[in-house]
Amino acid sequence: MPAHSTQVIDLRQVKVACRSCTLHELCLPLGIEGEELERLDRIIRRRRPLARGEHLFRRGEPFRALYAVRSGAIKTYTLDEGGREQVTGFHLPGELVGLDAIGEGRHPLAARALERTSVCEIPFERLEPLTAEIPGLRRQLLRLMSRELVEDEAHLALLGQRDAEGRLAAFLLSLSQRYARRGFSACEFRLPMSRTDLASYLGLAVETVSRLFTRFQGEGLLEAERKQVRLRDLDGLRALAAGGGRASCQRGA
Amino acid sequence: MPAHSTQVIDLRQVKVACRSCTLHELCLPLGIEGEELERLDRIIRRRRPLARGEHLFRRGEPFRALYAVRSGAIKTYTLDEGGREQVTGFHLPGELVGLDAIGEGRHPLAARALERTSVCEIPFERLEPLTAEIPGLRRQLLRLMSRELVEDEAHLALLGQRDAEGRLAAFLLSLSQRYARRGFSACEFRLPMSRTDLASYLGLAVETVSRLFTRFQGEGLLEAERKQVRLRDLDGLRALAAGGGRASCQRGA
DNA sequence: GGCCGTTATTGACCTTTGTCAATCCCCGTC
DNA sequence: GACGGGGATTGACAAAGGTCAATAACGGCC
Repeated sequence: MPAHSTQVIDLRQVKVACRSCTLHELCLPLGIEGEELERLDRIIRRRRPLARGEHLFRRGEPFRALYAVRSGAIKTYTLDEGGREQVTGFHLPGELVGLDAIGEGRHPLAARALERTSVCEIPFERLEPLTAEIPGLRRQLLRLMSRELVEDEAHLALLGQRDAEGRLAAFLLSLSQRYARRGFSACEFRLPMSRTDLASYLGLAVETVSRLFTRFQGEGLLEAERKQVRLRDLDGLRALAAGGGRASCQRGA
Repeated sequence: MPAHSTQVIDLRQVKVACRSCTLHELCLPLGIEGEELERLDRIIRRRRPLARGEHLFRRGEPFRALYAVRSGAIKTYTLDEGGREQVTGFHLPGELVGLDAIGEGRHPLAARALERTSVCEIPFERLEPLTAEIPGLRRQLLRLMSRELVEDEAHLALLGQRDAEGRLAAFLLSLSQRYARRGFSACEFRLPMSRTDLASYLGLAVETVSRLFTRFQGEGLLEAERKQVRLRDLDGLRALAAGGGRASCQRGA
């Protein structure tokens, strides 16, 4: 630990326990308390915050721990042979990162901070046995993994059948909900990711995303000033997110 | 073969235990044995096979059990307000279906059989407590969920950055691998899904998929006779799956 | 507080892929 | 063995959105 001030910050963070964490209700310790919470707390490490752009882990690295985002935001992405980047997810405070590495013991994706971000590190080797003894913890871990599956499925549906408008609208609405759950405004927030990352996530070209923001603004759906966004017409956005899209109506076998 | 022989098969299936199941190595009981395997076996029910097109569960239904595919194939899909269907996954023998319902206690997707399909039903209420006592089972359940996350991520990358050619090529290759793992030929197999389902899964129009098959055949990459497929040039397909696509090379923050 | 590289926006153009429509061909059924 | 219907294929056309290119606006950073 270098300088002075970082040390102070670190000490503070070390003291913060799940018990007093405002993300309690979103995160792993949901539904457990007392002595059990204490045991979980004991294995969790608070790390030095990540700077913007810093990697939490890279693709292929051995899996050691899960990470819970405390503040800031993380993106996960793959990098194929050609160096093309595909963003697969954004992780906000209270969300877990790294669950997809349990299966093979390696991280199939890289994760890096979109802005200054602090995370709790939960060594899996110590968490796993704990789940045997704490039913609430076990269930919560399964629940969180399952929810991530649901999120990925929603993302798939978005890429599979929405047109560009619908994708951006659906994304903004879901982000709005996620912020609202955390007690922030549902209508006004700051996008933590670049247009490039957003475009990759939505399966579009950067230029298309940019044009869409301009168009939405012109139609009075929102106001966007760089990364700061204010949603003005939620119903209008919902209409775009739901209707419009392409794809067929047939029902298969 | 109707009447007689199917009945014989059914009776056989009822008797089949995890112990003697050829999918042992892919499925839930991997890595557990003896008395523990017995306990798992006791809670698993073998159901009457599903007919082609029959639902295993529908969207929104309460979550009761996980299902392991024994033979046949299952597709999972959402149906949005407009009745548009988005296929999110195909499940082959040895794979689990329903993991995404653990989180909210309801199935976020519908699941239906693509062909005559038999499944093992694993009531979650009985499975969950068992994971407390059987570490191998607990780990395997986490591993399978994690692997499904990885699959979804691969699917996302496919929809996000491949062009139509690349999507179909990547899909065929991954299907080939999945069959190979099950001991079937990696080069010749029967697609269990309709072109419509495949198109939906790949985020393309049916016509595009159809044209791609024709084109691939013309280029000597494969031979396709309706649902029967023979891959003729794996490297050629790999080249298409890897290269070509669209999307940028930029690296975000 | 000015400079520079990065990120976002805008415009012009063109390719890929979706849409519509017609036909074909399995496959199961009667 | 003929019939019917859904799935698959093919063609013509249109349009959404990608690509290329130029410019503008930030946001760090000395």
